[in-house]
Amino acid sequence: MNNNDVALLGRLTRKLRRLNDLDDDDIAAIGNLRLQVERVERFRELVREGHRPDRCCLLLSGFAARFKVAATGARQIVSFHIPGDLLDIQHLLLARADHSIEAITPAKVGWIPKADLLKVAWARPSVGKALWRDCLIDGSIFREWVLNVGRRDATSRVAHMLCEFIVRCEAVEVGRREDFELPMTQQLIADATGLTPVHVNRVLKALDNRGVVERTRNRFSIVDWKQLCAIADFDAAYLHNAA
Amino acid sequence: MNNNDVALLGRLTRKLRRLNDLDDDDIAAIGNLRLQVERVERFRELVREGHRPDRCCLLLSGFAARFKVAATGARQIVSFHIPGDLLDIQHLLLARADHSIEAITPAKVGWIPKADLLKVAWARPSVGKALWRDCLIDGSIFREWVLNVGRRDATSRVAHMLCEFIVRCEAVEVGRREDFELPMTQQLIADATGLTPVHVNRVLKALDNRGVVERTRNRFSIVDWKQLCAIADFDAAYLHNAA
DNA sequence: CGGCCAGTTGAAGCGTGTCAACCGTAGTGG
DNA sequence: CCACTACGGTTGACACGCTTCAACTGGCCG
Repeated sequence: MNNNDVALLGRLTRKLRRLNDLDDDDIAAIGNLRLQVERVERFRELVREGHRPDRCCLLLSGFAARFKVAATGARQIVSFHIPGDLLDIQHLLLARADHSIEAITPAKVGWIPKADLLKVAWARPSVGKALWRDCLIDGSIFREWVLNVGRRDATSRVAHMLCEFIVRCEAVEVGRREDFELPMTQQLIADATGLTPVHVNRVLKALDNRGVVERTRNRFSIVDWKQLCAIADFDAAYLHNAA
Repeated sequence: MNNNDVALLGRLTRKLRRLNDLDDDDIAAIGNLRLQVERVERFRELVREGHRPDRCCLLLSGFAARFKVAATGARQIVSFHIPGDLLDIQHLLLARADHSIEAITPAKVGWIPKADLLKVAWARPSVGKALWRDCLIDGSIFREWVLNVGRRDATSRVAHMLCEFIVRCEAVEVGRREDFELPMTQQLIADATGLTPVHVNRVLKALDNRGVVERTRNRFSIVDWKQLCAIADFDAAYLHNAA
């Protein structure tokens, strides 16, 4: 381990400390994890459905999405990921990947051997708890997404996705709601909300016209956060203070 | 603990053994859990969103559903549960319930103090792994549901829900696909698939007419399992051999 | 300059929702 | 034992939100 690794693992440490109290030994154990850093271009597949990963992917910078594909070829994004996220903790205990993950922007990732992470999880219960808790919050977010695509109309769906994404980004200090750089295309928003890109476009335009958001080239800002939350039916409780 | 408790905890033991190898001490630790048995009528709420449960609910017989409610009042079921399921393991590490759970049939449940279960999880790593793994499979099922309600048409959605439910029931020997007693109404199927009861009715009728399923009063049988799976785009891999 | 990608817009179609009525069965009480 | 009720299921007519298809724009990059 060198000093550079420590800096890189800092993102992970900060995330886990938000999930559970950690003492110095816990933090040291995380700092001792081996990390193989890699820069990847946009749309690089990080995990492929059906494969059996033997390492976990820590997202150091950039954004990623997990998705599944229906028999018709339609794609459904089931979650977006932001810097500091461990993209596939589930593979610590599940052999086969049940979905794929790809970078949606150029990104820097760190690969951690699965066995190392498992060892730390059981040797340092506080770290284990933090990791387990992370999985549970993941689950809570999926439940909210089932509700989102199952029962909300297009406008609420898109608004909800934006609220969640921005709140989580602010928690790790990647962007601010008043002046945001949305890392995803309308196509990706469509994949996440179960809509078509055409309709996402119309929804965004309507939110813009209503003065809720403002879009200029490359920038995206929430003009009226309260109203966006109301439209979205967004209540951050399901994030369990992880954000 | 009396012999009766051992018999009741047998369902839990069998489930956890499917999730991870357990030795005799692990099984004894599970057998020593205190269990407060309760019979509940249909539609009894077992967990309420916003509450902070201090015990976990083991479903001994009957069926249950987890759900969330949108601001419009629309309800979305996010999972069904069958005998042997621990309904709210997530509350081991998340204080606040982010969704509600209710019995959808008369049921027998066993309440286990949260602290006891947590203690066993850390004292007996194999048990802890089994519980953690259970949470991860839960998550995998949610992901599949996001895809289901997000990207499949009404017929596939309903068919998929049926496939999953029946496969899981068969794994715990509750019913067989050739002659099944569906424990849920069309209203509940609608709540789970993001459809209206009226449309669920039309879909089921169409599946019946096509000779894929057969419905008589109280009974429900899959006539052509292969075709149902094809219509459903169902591949059990996401259940990770838990079923 | 040319090509590509993301975004934008309009017109038409369709899958599912909505509304409303009706049926059959089981349960309840007189 | 029958009237009454409640509930789950069934059906038809119509409405509408979103999809589909297709064309076009603007910016970026080779």
